[in-house]
Amino acid sequence: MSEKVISRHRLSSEERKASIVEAAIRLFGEKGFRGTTTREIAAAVGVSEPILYEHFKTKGDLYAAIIDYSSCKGVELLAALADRYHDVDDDEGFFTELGQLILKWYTHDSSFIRLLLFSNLEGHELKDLFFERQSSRVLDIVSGYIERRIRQGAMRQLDPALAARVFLGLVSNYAQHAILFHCGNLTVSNEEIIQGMVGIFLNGTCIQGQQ
Amino acid sequence: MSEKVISRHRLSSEERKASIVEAAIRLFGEKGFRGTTTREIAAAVGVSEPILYEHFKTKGDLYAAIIDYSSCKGVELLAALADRYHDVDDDEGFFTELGQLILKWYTHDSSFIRLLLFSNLEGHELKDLFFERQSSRVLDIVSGYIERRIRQGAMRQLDPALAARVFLGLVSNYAQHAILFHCGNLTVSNEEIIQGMVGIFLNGTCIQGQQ
DNA sequence: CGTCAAAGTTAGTAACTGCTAACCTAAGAA
DNA sequence: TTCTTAGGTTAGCAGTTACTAACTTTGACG
Repeated sequence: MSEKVISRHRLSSEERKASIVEAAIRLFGEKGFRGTTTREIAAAVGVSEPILYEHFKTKGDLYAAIIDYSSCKGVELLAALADRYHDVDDDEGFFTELGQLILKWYTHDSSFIRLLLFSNLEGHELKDLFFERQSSRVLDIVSGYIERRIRQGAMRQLDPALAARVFLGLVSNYAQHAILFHCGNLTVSNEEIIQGMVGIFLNGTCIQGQQ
Repeated sequence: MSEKVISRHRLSSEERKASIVEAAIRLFGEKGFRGTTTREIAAAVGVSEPILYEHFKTKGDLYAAIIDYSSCKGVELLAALADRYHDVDDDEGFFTELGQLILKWYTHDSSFIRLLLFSNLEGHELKDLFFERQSSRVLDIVSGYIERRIRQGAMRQLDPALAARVFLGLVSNYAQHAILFHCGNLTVSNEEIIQGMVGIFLNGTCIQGQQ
């Protein structure tokens, strides 16, 4: 009814719930599910532990809620990108932007991606929820672009799904090591890396004419 | 001195130590460092907990010993492969065998690789030990092969380290999803996948002459 | 003002975890 | 047989963890 005037110390249920999820994403991403205690989460939020259990029945429920909450922002950005290139024949532009998009996602949502990796490793029951709901859509969009380019005769006759996986895997693997694990032993900028990967993906490594 | 005749229930120190390491690799790989208890390890070995502490001062020491123990078998196999192709000009053969080698490693040592991933995510202090001691050697060997092929004019003028990373990342990413995470939503055999990836890596996705 | 629902706290509990002190027992050497 | 050594066990401590019962405080509203 009336607009909610909330004091500095008492948040509404929804606001508190959001603040818990936010803190939990960061902590679970940093230290994993088992490595993060409910005490830590409560402390990070700035409340006492029982507050968590007012919003989430168990620690596992909070974990599940986070994966459920997973914003489709990334997929939407990708869909927009594919839309922009719907009738543009610029493969280098498309794949460069795609690579940059993925790197940006890894940089911006690194906590959440770490959390996803954790849930895969820890065999959490929700591990497929995200990958089968988001990842497959990403694959479909990129496959769709490649399929069109093959139909237009601009790309070789190859399995579009495989090609999409190749490019996505390429960038993801780099992002995983460089951004998530901080193992970037290459002293080159991200832009140059992307450019190099797009170049290899589009042109191949062999001199034209050979095999 | 005399040949060791060990009863069924009393193993020698070395044998016991090895059996502990073996069980720990599996358990740490399944549930991570924090997710595995010393009780579980002891139970898996079939002894009581204090036995673990007779061989390893702390749980962390056991973890470190495992990474230290990390057989260089994989790198040696790769070195042998590179040696075999030292004066053979068969890129398709080399990269196909390389890809198969990596897949085999992921299949055979999946517990250990999961453990490595865990130690990266959990930020274990030993996370770099392996990647900077083994992974860099792998990269060097593959880079070396590519560099030679560029010098011979068989491959484009590109950064050998980048190209090596591209191929290794490609196969690793696939192996990670298909073997470690069981997310193989492609209904194709490993051989066909490798063949496809090698094909794209070597030939590129674009029609020759374009761009 | 008084009321009442909801946001918040304190102070735990039962179970678990890394680790250890104290003890036991099999088997080769004397 | 007896001594000795090393592989092995039982029982439990001190600290942590997920979770909860019982209580207090805040603030919108009649």
